[in-house]
Amino acid sequence: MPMITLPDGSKKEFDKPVTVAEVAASIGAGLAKAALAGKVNGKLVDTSHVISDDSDLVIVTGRDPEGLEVIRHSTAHLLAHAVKTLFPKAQVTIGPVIEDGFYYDFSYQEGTFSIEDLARIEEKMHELAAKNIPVVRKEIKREEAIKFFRDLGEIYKAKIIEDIPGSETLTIYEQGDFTDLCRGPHTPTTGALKIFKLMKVAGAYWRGDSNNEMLQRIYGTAWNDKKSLDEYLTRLEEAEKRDHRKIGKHLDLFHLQEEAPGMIFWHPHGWIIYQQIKQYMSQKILQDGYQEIQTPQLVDISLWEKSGHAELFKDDMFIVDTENSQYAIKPMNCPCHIQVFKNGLRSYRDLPIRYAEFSNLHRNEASGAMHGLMRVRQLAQDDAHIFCREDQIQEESYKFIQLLLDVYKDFGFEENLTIRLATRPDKRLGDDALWDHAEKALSESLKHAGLAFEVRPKEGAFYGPKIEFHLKDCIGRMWQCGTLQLDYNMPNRLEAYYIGEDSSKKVPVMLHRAAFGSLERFIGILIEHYAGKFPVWLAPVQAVVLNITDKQTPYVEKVVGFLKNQGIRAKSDLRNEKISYKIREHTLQCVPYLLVVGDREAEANTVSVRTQRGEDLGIHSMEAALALINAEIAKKGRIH
RNA sequence: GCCCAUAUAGCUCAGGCGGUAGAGCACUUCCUUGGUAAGGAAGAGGUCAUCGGUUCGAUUCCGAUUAUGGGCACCA
Repeated sequence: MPMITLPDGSKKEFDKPVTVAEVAASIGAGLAKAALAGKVNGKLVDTSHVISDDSDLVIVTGRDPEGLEVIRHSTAHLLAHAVKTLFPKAQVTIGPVIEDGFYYDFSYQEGTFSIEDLARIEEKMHELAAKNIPVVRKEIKREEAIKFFRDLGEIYKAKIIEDIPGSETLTIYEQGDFTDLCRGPHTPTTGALKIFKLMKVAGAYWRGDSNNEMLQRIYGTAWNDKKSLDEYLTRLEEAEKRDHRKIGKHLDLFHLQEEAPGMIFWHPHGWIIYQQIKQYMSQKILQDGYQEIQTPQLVDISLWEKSGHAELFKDDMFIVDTENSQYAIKPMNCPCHIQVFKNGLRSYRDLPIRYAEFSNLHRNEASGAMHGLMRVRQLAQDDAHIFCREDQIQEESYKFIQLLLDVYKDFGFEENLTIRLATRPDKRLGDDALWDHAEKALSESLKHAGLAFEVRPKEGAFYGPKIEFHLKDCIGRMWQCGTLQLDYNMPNRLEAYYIGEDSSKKVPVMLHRAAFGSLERFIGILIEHYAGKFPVWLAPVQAVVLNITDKQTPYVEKVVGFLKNQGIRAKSDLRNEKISYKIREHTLQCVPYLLVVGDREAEANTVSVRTQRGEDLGIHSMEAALALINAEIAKKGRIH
C-alpha cells in the first residue's frame, strides 16, 4: 500500500494505488484544482500517473517553475490543436518550450500564416481552452505510432518516431480530436491554459538544416497569471527601448545606408567611443607583452589558398579581380601575422611572440544575417595571435582569460557572461589527434581558471577549437564577443617554424584571441548595457557648460576652455533658451555632467554641478568640478 | 541565402477604396534674458526606397529589385 511523503515531510497512506490527482484531492479541493502535474521521486509526471509504491510526491502547480513549463508545453499543443482545426492540411512537427514561452513548427504547403491568421488561431485556442477538454495520455508501440501518424497524413511526426531508436514504448496525448506524440507531462485539461499570447510567425528549417524544407514557426508566450504576462510584455517593451540601433540614432553615434550594407558610418560621437575603447585595449595588451602591427587589407588569393580560407571560408570573402591577379580583402588577420612571424628566424627563446592588430576585416555575411552593429560586413577585432611552444599553451591561455575577465570588469560585465567551448566542426583542417589535443588544452585552461562552461559540439573554427565568451543584448540574444582559439594547423600549412633547443625546426602553436571580439559588436552590446548612458570615460561629451543668460557667455567659454585643456570632452551651450530646456535636452542626450553658470557662479568663479541622473552636486570651483569628473573617469565602468 | 513583414520630411509617426500629402519634435527668423527635464510667434522642409507594369492619371493597385525588421541557417 503506497505511503506518500509530501514536501513538508508529512506522510499519507493509501490502501490502494492512487493517482497524483487523487492525492492532491485528499489534501484539499483548491490544490486538486491547481494541480498541473506531479513530481514522484523527482520525476515529473501527469496528474493521472498512478503511484503504487511508497514515494515522495510534490504536487506541481502553475506557481512552480516546472508547472510553468508544463503550461507552456501544453499551450504549444493547444496551438497545434487550433492550427489543425483551422488549417487541416497543415502538418505538425515539433513544439518545444523555450525561455519565456514556446513555439510550434508547422509544414503548410498551401499557404503562409499571416498576422491576421495569428489572431484567428489565438481566438481558436481560447475557444478550445474554454471547452476544458481532457488531455489523455496513452502508451503506444513504436510501430503502431508510426502507422498512426502516417495514416493521419502527419509525415513529419512519423519521421520523428522513426528516428527514435529501439522498440521503446512511446506516449501520445489526446485532447479531443487532436493527438500529438509527446513525452509529457501535460496539464490535465485544456482549461488550465488561460494566459497566453501568440507573438510572431517566422520561418525555420526542418531539423535546423538549410537543405531541408522551410517550416512555419509560430512563437507564443504563456504564463500562470495575467500579471506575469503583463510584466513580461512590459519587460519586452522596456528592453526594446535599449536597442542599440534606436539609441545609436538618437545619440547620433552611427548610421547605415543601402549603398554599404553591413558597414558602419561612424559619426563623431560614435567614433569617440570607438577610439576610446580601442586605445584602452591598445594600452592593456601592451602591458601584457603584446606588440601591435599592421598588415595589408588586400592579399593575393594564393595566400588564402595556402591557409585554407579559400577552401573553407570562401563564401564569406570579398574577392577583387585585377588585370593579373585575384586578391581577397582579408576576413581575418591570422595568415598575415604568420607572414610577419616568418620574416626572420625565430628561436624557442623568442617565444611567445604576441602580435596584435586592430585593422578592418571584411566578411561577406549572408544578407539575412546583418543586424545593426552586432553583425556587420566590415569589422575590426582587438585581434592578436600568440605564437608559442607546446609547453606555453597553458600559461598563455590562462593569461588571456585573466586579461579578458579584467577588461570585462571595466565595463561592468560580470553576470552577463556565458562561456562555451566549441569543438571540431565537420568542415575542418588537420587530423583528429591534433584536435583531441587542442580541445583538451582549452578545456583544461578553463578549468584552471575556475570558470563554468558549456560544450558546443561542432561549433569550432575550421582551424581549431575555440572558447567563446558570449554577452547578452537587451532582449536576451547572446552574441559571441571574446574568443580564444587554439590552432595547430595554420602555422604548419603556412610553414612557420622556430628553432628548438635541439636545433631542429619546430612548428609553433598559434592562439587566436580577442577580448572584445569585434569593436562594432562590443559597442553595440555596450550601448544596450548602458542604455546610452555611458560611464564618463566613454561618454562622447563628458560635460556641457550652460549659461543662464547672455551675460555669462565669456565665463562659460573660460570654463569650457579650462576643462578642454585638462583633457575633458566639454562643450558650451550658449543658445538663447531657458535653462530647463537646455537641461532637458542634454539630459536626454545622456551627457553625464551639466555645469550651470549664472551671475552668482560667474562672479565667484564657480559652477553649479548637475548629473545626468538629475542629482544636484552643488556649487564647486572649476578645479573641484574637474576633480569630480576625473574621479568618475578613473572608475571606468566597474561595479566593484 | 531561406520564410514573413516593412519602406511617407532630419527624427517619431498619421494618411489616402487612384486625382502628386499631414502632425509633433528638430531646423530658420523674430519676440523673449528666463536659475535646474519643453516660453511664444512665423517660416521653410517630401521625386511618398528604386525600377518596371496597369491606367487619361500611380505615392496609393500589380510585379521585380534593394535595404531594413523578426526568425531560421551561417558566424565576431
